Amino acid sequence: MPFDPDLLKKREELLAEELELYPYSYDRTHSLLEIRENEEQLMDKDVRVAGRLLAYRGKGKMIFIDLGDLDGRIQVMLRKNEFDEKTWALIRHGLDLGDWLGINGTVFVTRMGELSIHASSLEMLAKTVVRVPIPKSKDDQDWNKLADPETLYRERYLHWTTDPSARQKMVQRAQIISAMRSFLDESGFLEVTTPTIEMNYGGAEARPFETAIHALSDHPAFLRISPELPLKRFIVGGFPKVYTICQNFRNEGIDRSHNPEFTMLEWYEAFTDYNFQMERFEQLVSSVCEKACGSMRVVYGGKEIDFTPPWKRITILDSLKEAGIDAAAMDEDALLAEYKNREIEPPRPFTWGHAVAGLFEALIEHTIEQPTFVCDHPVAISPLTKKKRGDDRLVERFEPIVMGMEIGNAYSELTDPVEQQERFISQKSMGADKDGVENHPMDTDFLKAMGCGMPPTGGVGLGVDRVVMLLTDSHSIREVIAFPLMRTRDAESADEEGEPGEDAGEQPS
RNA sequence: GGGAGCUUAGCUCAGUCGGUAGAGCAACGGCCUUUUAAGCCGUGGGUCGCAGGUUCGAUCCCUGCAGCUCUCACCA
Repeated sequence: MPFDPDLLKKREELLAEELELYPYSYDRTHSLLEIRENEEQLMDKDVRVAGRLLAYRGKGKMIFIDLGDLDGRIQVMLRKNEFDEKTWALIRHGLDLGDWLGINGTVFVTRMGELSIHASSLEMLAKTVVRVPIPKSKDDQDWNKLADPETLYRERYLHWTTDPSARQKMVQRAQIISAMRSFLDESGFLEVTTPTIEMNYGGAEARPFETAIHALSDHPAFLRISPELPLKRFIVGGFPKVYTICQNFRNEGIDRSHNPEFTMLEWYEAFTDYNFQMERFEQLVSSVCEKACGSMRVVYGGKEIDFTPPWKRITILDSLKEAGIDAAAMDEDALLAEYKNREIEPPRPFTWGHAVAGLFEALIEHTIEQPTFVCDHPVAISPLTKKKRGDDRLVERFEPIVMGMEIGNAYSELTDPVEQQERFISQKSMGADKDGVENHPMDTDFLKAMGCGMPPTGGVGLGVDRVVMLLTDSHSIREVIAFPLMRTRDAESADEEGEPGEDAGEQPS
């Protein structure tokens, strides 16, 4: 049972006193921050506030408590001679850290100079029956603050309840997403919705989550790995500027920068290429940063990141050349030798393109800190992209990289339907990857759509969670995803599985 | 999936070179009408992650399992 026996008992006792512990509403006049921000106007005025009980300092016939809400915290003073016996008994014996309280009183400043509310009435808004581990805090210091990362991620409500900065991170995330929307809306984009459940998947190289549709005789279905193909159909259909913000689901590894479910912003803009979109991208991120953080420069892990445009641009081949590998002039055998010399596991399938991409990822990517557009990837790893003007082995593609982390991916989108078909076929002919998974199932309807005529288009994907990480100095994607995927706990799974004989007695007969 | 580490009261952590555990905060009782990590006096609370093994005896040693963290692999 998740409830604390002592608190359950206390709840029963208070209910027996005919106290309302879970009322329907509370008529609040100000948030706690509003009280603090309007101290002078509100001095000696009557206010009604609500908040969670964060501290209790009893001094006999006078008690000080601290109330906290989303972004504020304020002290409340309660005096015995100003309450009836029943309410004072509640105040003395019925309150626990974590309880939600409604306070009516006047604003004043104590002898110690603390802005406070002198309470004339107190109402319970929610009696807690779980021990909420509220830390003690003064200024920026905390004591006994909940620190176990597992609890913080699994029981996020406790994280938010006990740590204002964890709430702030969610607020910032919302501001960042809102700023992204505003930027695109103001640039004339149309926000559209694409399906999460698809009968066919595509638009990225990733393993999908498989499911089945009961209503269609358990026909196999997949969770979206990317909104790319539906968005391109919008372009074909005559919408020149569209975007979506959605969850993508990829059945891959889990680590500091990967959650199986993550938020992606993708936009497609007809009549533009990847050069145009590099500017759009740096404009979007820098303006979002300025809106959400107040500056285009932020500190991440003690280092400053400067998002001010223009960002550095570098091609994959140039970056390898700087590292002493002239990949443009090397064949597959020569590249394989580089892998062996450096004791790097070669990719499979091992083509010139895969080899070049692999060397870049192994040697260069993690060294890039300041915002950089890495451009012109090999054709082999980019089946939906137009070839680079002047070099048939490359495509017009860029990945913005910050602090070693890819925060996006963009193309001059391939628009020749026949070439698109050939790319799909050639990718299939390379066979399964080393996990035995065949990526990119053929989507003939998508080919037909492209066959109906797709104007030149620049397409961009942006990893929302990762941008939020960078802008909030978060070093795990779990810090910026409210409810990250967690493995089932042993005890929980045991409860569900149960021993067949054990709970037989509980079955109604 | 591989490797390393962690898991002791509601919270933060000690500790036992193997003899069934402690502190602070929180809780409970008492005193205190301008305190603020309030203070003072007193009380209760833990099958030391789970399951085995070694041992007269394990929370401490060994093995397995689970979760988490870091790291490598894979990927965005």
